[in-house]
Amino acid sequence: MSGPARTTHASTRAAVLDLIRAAGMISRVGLVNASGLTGGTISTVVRGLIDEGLVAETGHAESTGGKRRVMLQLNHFARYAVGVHLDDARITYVLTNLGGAVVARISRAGSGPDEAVVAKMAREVAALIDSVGVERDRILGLGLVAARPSALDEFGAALARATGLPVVLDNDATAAAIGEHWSGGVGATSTFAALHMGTGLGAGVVLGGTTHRGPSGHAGEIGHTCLDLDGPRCSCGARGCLEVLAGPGAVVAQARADRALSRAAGLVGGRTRVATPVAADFAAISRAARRGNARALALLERSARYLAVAARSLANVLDLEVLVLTGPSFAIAGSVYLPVLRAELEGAVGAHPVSVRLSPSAASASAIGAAAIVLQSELVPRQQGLQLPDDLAADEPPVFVR
Amino acid sequence: MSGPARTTHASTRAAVLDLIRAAGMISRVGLVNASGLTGGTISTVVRGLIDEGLVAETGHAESTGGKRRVMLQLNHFARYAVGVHLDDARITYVLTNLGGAVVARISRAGSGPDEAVVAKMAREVAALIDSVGVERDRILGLGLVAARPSALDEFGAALARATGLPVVLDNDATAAAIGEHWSGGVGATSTFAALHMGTGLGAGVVLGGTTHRGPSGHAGEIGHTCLDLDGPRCSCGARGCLEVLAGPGAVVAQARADRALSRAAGLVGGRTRVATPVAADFAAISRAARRGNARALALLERSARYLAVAARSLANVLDLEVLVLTGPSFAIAGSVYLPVLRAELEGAVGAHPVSVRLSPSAASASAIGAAAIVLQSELVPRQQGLQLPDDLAADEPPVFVR
DNA sequence: TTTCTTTGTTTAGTATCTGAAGAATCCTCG
DNA sequence: CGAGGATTCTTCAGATACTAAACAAAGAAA
Repeated sequence: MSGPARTTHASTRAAVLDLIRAAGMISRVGLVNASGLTGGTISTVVRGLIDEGLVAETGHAESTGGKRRVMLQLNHFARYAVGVHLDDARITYVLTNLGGAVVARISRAGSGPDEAVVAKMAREVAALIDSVGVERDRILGLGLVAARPSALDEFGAALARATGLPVVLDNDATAAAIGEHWSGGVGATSTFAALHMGTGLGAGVVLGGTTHRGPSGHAGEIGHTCLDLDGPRCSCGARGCLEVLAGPGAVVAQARADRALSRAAGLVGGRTRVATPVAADFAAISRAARRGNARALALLERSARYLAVAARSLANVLDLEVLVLTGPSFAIAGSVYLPVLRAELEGAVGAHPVSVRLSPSAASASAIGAAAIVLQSELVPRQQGLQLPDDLAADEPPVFVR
Repeated sequence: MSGPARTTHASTRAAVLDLIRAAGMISRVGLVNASGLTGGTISTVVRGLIDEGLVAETGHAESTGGKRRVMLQLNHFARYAVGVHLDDARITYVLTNLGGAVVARISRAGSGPDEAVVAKMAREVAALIDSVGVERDRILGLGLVAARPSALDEFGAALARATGLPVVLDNDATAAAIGEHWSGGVGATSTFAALHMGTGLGAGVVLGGTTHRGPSGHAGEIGHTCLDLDGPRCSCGARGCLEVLAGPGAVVAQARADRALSRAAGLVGGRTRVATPVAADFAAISRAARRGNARALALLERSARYLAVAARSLANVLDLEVLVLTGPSFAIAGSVYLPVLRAELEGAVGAHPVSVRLSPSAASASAIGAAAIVLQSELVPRQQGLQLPDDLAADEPPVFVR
């Protein structure tokens, strides 16, 4: 008597592949234990993955008394993905391999979505790919992320036509979280958030290994967490939002208001407020703080304290295990923020300590994450089982008779 | 050529059953559309469910030009579940049917988990079941919920022995959320939170139809959301936590400090602070507010405003669609809290308005939810696909050779 | 060498899905 | 009213992807 089948072919393959990715290196026996499948199934599935070139055998483990285990690893250079991050005034392109490692990178000043920009971006992508000489059919797709991906629908379609690559869109903070999840050696069922600070503030949320985007795709909007009922008014209409108190925009505004600091840090915002990007001035403030400017440091530490409190509330509500700091602003000022957040979160947070880390690739985390989304969607399509749409009765005749 | 198998028998059965539950009433064709399965599969699965007595055919829909669809519904009285809520000084027992509707209810004053209590509780459960004359083999199990379920492990095991029913444990706020999800006609993939206020404050979180408990089971701890960096110190060590500012304990403490209000509301806490349960005094304050006592009303409204702000932050971060207010405290004071929360959340929260509702069965929501957890775990076992443990390498030989 | 342990593969069997054909039911229109 | 069409539901053969268990291979122990 055989038991019931557990899953479909596609999702079994995906699950095994994801186990290999998450483990980094694992044997067939390890896969049997981790997956609950039998040796026979693992044998067949792994052979398929090896035939496709996605997985390779790489040496042996030490014997435990019998035959040595053959270790398996992702074949990192079997497939590639392109990640593109549209920031306020900058476009970052990365080409990553299966492991999420960057093999090529371009960063250009550039404006937002625009018809003329599509052709230029397609050329940049082509240049990116040509620079390392990867064949086109090894590239799984292109991930395009921004703070507001909802406005990018037709732009993404145009880019897909221009590049000939399948395009997936997403939020930049969510992308950063998926990037950490994919390449950061995070376990398959981990629960964590990626705090992303660029020009704005956002969080990508991964719960039990599954990305939570929310029904309208706005999950992770940590910027409007309220920290002071009587605080300054925010653009959202409320008061005391994290963004107004501690976001990069707020830090820069506070610095610009401080004549001495503006001069010391070399801010230009005092004069041409609109033209100067927030990112540039935030970087200048961070450099000043690192040079020992006390007022710059105080400003950043104040921001860090607010952020730490909001992060603690978030960690409490979601029961997070890990918090990762990513994005260009943390890439620059992480050394100031990290200890403050650690003190708040790794300390006495009741029963569940949260480990706080700075992303090793914070500066281009979103672009890397964009590529990781492609890898995930192509290689580990979420086994959604059955679709359970909300509008069940939509195709039902409306009238009930007896 | 047939496509790949999609799921296992068990999970297909569960998914179909859950679709029928969520839809309330649906035809086989409706199930085909909603599930993505073929007509043949649905036919077989549904026949099995009917044979088990779980589902019944109930009349026909109007014709759309051909044969009329036979409508299917859960057979609500095919199975039952017991739900038990251990509160501070009160134990609530409910017996619900498959639809989550209460068919019997008992509430007793009673202390916490204790050896002697087990026998008494088993008798109460037996009385509950006997009062409606349900056969034992139709009862799927017993859900036992409390604010701190982690301390209930052996107690639950003892109760399982004493009652002969399988026992599942959970958090009371999570239970309340699942109860709303099960019986509240909420869609299968809904994203919402149940704010639960009893003696303490908690939230049950359901994201995309899946309950989020968190890796350590502490998800939903909204009580330590920080709303004021310089606020009063909380037992958790931080300052300005929601619980200290607006929890029922805080409201009661503030009322007890107000001599005039204490007298008007009939609080006894002023004298015997420890012996008087918070719940009783909170109820007294609510009654006073309803009678028109301005100071009581002001106290509750202050609490509501804090809670509303914390709820808005939560809704923002999780992208909630619905917020349900449950628990005994909301059952009493919901009329004060609901409009305040509505104003904060249904108003201008950017792009995603959150609908705020008061649970129709707020007073015993946790007990009902406890029963719903049994229904869910027995009838819709979460198709977890493959187990993906975090400690993959644990059983791997530690040394890598070549 | 022989024997044991552990790892990985092959094979036969089976559960569960799909596709397609067929049966049943109801409406419409001459 | 009865034929034809539309829709719903069932049946059944076939395909797939799993399990169990026997088998083969590789190394350790003795």
